[in-house]
Amino acid sequence: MSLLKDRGRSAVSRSGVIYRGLRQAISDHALLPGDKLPEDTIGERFGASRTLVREALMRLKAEGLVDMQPNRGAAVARPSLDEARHIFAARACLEREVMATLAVSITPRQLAALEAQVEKERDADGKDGLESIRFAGAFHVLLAEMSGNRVVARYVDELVSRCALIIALYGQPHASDCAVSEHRSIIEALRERNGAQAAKLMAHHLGEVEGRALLAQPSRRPDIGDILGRYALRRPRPATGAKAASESPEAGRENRRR
Amino acid sequence: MSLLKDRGRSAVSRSGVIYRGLRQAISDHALLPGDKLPEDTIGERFGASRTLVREALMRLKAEGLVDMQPNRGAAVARPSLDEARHIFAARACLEREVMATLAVSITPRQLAALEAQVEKERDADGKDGLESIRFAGAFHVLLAEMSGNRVVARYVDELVSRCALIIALYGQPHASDCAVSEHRSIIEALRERNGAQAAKLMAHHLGEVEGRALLAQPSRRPDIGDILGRYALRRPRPATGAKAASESPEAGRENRRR
DNA sequence: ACACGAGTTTTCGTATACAAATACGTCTCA
DNA sequence: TGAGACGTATTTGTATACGAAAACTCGTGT
Repeated sequence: MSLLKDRGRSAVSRSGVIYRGLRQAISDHALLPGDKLPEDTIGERFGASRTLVREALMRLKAEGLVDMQPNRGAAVARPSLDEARHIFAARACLEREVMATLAVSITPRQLAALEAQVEKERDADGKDGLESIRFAGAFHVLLAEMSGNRVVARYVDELVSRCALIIALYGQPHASDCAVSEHRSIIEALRERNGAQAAKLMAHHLGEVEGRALLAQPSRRPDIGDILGRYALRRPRPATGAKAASESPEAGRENRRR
Repeated sequence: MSLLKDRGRSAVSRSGVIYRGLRQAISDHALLPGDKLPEDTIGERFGASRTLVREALMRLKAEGLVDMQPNRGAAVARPSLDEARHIFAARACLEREVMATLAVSITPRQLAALEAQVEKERDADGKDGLESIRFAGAFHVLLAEMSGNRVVARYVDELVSRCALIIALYGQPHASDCAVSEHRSIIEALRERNGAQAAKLMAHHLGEVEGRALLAQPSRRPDIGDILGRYALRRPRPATGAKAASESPEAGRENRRR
């Protein structure tokens, strides 16, 4: 109990580190929907007590990234198909607003930043799936932040993260969820200050993303094995390897909240 | 009604009780923006330990209803004017979406429920200021829930609560924030399944609310004293001897923050 | 073989303990 | 009188303790 673990007293709250770590892991599909998140394990991994882990988990729960059930702990959320549609609808609604605002207020500097972002997307496209996913959302979050409306930006950020869950659950293995070309044309519309066009393009773009994420999916059952494989690889939890058979039925019923 | 609030466990999670209690107090303007929320005091009052109080506070923080600063605890949030505008913009955006959805999907039963709600508003109007405020937001939350989009409903609920803060901070003492007649015409537009009209009415309605809450306000700076007066009245803090002089320095500090 | 139970282990819910940070009040010294 | 120094009381941050609810284990009876 005399262990002095604290080095520099960083301004960043310790639970914030855990929060960001988990959030990133979820966004990166390193943690997959349904993955259990035991407080002890996480605390161990991050060198913190359950108190802080709980803080982080509750924050993630508030954002809809994890589910917590009374006495059985936290798990990465598994949004139902309905929920997924609701999320896309909300995104469309908010991002339309962002377009309308930005078409009026956007500056050359911001346009340049957007282009730089798309450039990063292009570089990662097809090469690094992980980076690709990461950048995909970043473009939308960047747009929302540029709109200057913090409230909207927070919601967009939240929804974009949740889309990562949806894609992990229902999307093709390597579906790039955002097309670079679509992002480019959105930037063009903004440059011309054509808000209506930008809004239309964004709506179309999100429709495409939703289509790739949801419509393509119902047929894809076999993938579950793949998913569990990756899961087992990532989590050095030895014994449960053979459970794929018992897991698949419930995975098929994506509406089931386990 | 239970659609949103279900975060609190059916087994009445104890922190949920605290959460709802505080939330209600804030919505009712029983707690005013800037009011300090010490963990011990709250825990005592609710018969729970700080652990649970913290849970509740963090939830409220996630919703933007309280601010927490590193080592100096929680306080009811004081949204800036900019933030207030952002909140109204987000509301307008989301509630427009709600109108569009509802114009298509609304049922006679739902229309009846809305009318019942407005009836309650009318009864309370002018009579009981507290109930009036409470019902004002409820109408909007009810609409959002009826839209079936849980995600949007959660956001609207959050934003409506935050509007209570804004009205407390910037609004006239007894400004009824929602006009019953405006709610009525919205219902009519929905009954006729005229989505465009409903959206337009809602936008106008929110514009009115925002106007009453904000535009009326910029000139009204001296009001801060008024606000603090109400604050002092409401909090039976005996020790300070109700010294106006002793309150004013802290008033200056609070004021600075915005 | 299978279903079922008792005991054990894990994980959660909540209170409490204690250190660090802050706020408060007092005393001293110009 | 006023400004700082210093000690004390409050309040927060985090870990830990402990009972209780699940999950798991394994042995038993049919």
